Amino acid sequence: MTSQAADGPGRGLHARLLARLGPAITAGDHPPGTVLLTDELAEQYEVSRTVVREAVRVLESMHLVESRRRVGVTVLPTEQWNVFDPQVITWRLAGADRPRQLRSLTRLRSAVEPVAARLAAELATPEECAELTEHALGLVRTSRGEQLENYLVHDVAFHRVILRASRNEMFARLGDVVAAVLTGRTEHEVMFSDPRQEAVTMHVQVAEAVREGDGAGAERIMRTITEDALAELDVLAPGPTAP
Amino acid sequence: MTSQAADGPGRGLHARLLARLGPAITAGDHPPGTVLLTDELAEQYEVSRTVVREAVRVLESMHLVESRRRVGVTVLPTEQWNVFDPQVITWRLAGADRPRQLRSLTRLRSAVEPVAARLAAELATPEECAELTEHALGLVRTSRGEQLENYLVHDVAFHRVILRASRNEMFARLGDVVAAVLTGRTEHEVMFSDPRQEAVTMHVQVAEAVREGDGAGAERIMRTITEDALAELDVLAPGPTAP
DNA sequence: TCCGCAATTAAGTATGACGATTTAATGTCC
DNA sequence: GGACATTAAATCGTCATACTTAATTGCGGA
Repeated sequence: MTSQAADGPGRGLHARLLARLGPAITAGDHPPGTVLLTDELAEQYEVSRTVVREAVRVLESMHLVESRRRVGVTVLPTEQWNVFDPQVITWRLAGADRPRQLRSLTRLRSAVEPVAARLAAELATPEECAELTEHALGLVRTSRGEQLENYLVHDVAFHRVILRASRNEMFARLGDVVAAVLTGRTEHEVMFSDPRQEAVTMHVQVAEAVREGDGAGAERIMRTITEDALAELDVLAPGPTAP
Repeated sequence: MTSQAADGPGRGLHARLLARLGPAITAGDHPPGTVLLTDELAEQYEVSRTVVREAVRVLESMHLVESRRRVGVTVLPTEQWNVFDPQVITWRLAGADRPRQLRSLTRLRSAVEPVAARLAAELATPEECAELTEHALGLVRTSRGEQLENYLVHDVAFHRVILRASRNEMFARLGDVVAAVLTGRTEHEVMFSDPRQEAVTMHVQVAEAVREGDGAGAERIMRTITEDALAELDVLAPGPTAP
């Protein structure tokens, strides 16, 4: 339903080219300042100039490259990259500076999700409250044994509902990002084989708080959850300085 | 230096077409479900199909439209729009549901900026602290009389520095968004002709807190600032339900 | 040395043709 | 008469090519 990792090759030659060029650039192949030439790309990837140009247009809209006459397609410095673009996020999560990316995103979660939880407590519909409870119980059920797959499903769904119930379109749009982070954490990083019971408990508590309209409570608990996720990240991949 | 509203027509026919199509779609002209035809667009805007196709590719990457064979270019439902794309934000801020957009963004600010302020207090360089103080003083200087223009410059710069000093690339990237919100507020909405002295004072306090490494303090004061901005919105444009 | 003009280069635009794919209409068989 | 297969039409997708535009380079003259 909610497209996410379905951003694979996609249909169309240009999409497939994009799926090769984007990761190549974000991975640090073609470092910033590199100049790519349309004709060379066309030859290299065995597609027409038209296709290359369309892919470049998209990269340009992500501020990954800049196309200028008589110069070529220049890779832009990373500070200019539109790091909020889901595609860019996906590419970077799959690439080399994955830890850095994961940290940035988790920090973003720690800022947004508590506020979203508060709003959800004030605005969630009965249906959403039910969904929340359901997924919280799902977490409880799957927190023991080797059910990481199912645990992840409920975890992602839970946070999605929170973000959606906040009735803020920006927050809701972060559902895919959160899903990517949670999925990525389970996939690549060595996650605790047994999800921590404290985390499970807190999810249940958030569901309760939302159901009871306790905004402050929901926010407080969610803040703990996300701060824990941040701390967890430091344990698993201790980096030097990365907020 | 920091491109932002410079996203005007841009160079190239395709960019100019984008600057016309994007706003048209986000403004609700061509409502979701509408089918546009490449050839018609080409004729209507007096450009070649090549140009139309490149513009459509960009709109497609923003999830504003979907292009399918034998169907045409379909406008997607708003829930799928990539509302974090700076271009989309700009278009929507200029369009009809501007109040709604302003509210969403201000809420986002209220979530992110306090956390950014805390991080800034922990990580800001001496240079950044100096910049912060400078702009805070600039706010004090321009808060009286008819100097809204200059006040805005310092306001935008101040928040930009906070976001940048947080050393989080996602946060830093929101600098443009904040700039758009603050600028928009001053431009269109009837802003207080005299910026509130309390706000000015709080900015000075944030600068102090950051300088002294008081993360908790910086976060607390920034939270007040952004919550006030939210309340201000409700006063100026009282909407029914919009987080 | 500096200024300006011309040549060069690569992206930008336009057009025509063909292929691929999806939707719809048609027709056939049961 | 309805279900399914076949055919047809419409539109995007891709390609090749020719031409245009802009920017950089470099040459030559003042």
